[in-house]
Amino acid sequence: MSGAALPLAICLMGPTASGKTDLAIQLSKVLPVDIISVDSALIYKGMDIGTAKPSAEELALAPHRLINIVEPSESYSVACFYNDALREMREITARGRIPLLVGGTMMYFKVLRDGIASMPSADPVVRQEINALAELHGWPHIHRLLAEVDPASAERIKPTDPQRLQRALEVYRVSGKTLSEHWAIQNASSNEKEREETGKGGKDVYTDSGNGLPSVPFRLLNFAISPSERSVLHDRIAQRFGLMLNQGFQEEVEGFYNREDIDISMSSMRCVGYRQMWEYLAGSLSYEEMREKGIIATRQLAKRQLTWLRGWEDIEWLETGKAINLDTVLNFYKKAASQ
RNA sequence: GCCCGGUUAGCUCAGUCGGUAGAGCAGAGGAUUGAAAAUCCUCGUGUCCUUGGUUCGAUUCCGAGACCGGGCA
Repeated sequence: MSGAALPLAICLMGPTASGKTDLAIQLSKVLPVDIISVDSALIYKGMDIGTAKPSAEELALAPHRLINIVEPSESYSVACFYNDALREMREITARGRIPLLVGGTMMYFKVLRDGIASMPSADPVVRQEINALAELHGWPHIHRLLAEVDPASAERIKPTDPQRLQRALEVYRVSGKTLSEHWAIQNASSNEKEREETGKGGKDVYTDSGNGLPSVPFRLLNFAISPSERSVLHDRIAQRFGLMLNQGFQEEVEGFYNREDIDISMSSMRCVGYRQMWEYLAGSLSYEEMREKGIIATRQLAKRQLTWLRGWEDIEWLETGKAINLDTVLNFYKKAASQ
């Protein structure tokens, strides 16, 4: 095991409205940490109120990296995040400080932990072709097409899951290799890497050269924060959504609604809250319906985040709002650092 | 006060030609490899308002009452 040689990084995960930012800022006062946001919504410029982005004052106190890095009209991906996050983590440790990864996008945390296969990135033209086919013959037909070239993936992906069907067929059409094959290459090479790494590998395995990206070269200390009572989280969510509305969330979305380069099909506008506000602006929801559906969508998001967290290995749970959280994290960090 | 309609799952409602009932939403659990705040899968026993009657059997039919709408006074 070469684990002890790896630098430490702290991961602070949790569902939306669980108090991650507050705790991160407290931590920044007692540990030499630099914060990296792990959040697929905070990346967007101008999406501030509806994403509960840390305020200007909070950011002045504790700068967050990887927020406001793309326009809502642009696309981003988990692979982009891997590269961005690894770059920032290295930069932080090079300066003798500790990366503190804070956020609720669990798939982003997952690729840091597990790495990701090397695959072609999204191809708008191919996606459009597949969409057209699906519109004509239905998604079950796409599922059949996939089954012909990649039976293993077709087995795994439901005929009712448009997004994954589209991606699986896209990967094959763009690269000529199936999703399953890409995964197999990743698995084969990750075994080699573990052996190489104990020595001093020549080239940088963290730059994708076709074999996939391995786990990030850090020891990740995992913390999850959440109220233990679901109803408490639900209350916090409802309260915070109301606050967003009072803070001018509608005006924020109106700005995007009126922009020529942004539409409702984009990932940014499919974010919780933004989608419902957009529908209200378009006249398909009443104000009250928008409010209710926005809160419901947020609750459902929190539930999915908790599903990830429940199965997470080596995780230390913290209770939202408890004063001891700071000490818990501190103690775990000190113990890990001394090993 | 009278007339009409309603009262069924947390909510909105369907239904049972009399054999104790089911959708949508909500909620819960799960999955998750370049859109992931996305996308998808699974899960439905509830005094069928109360009470009398008819009936082998009533949530269902009949009577009375309660409550909620609307109309007439």
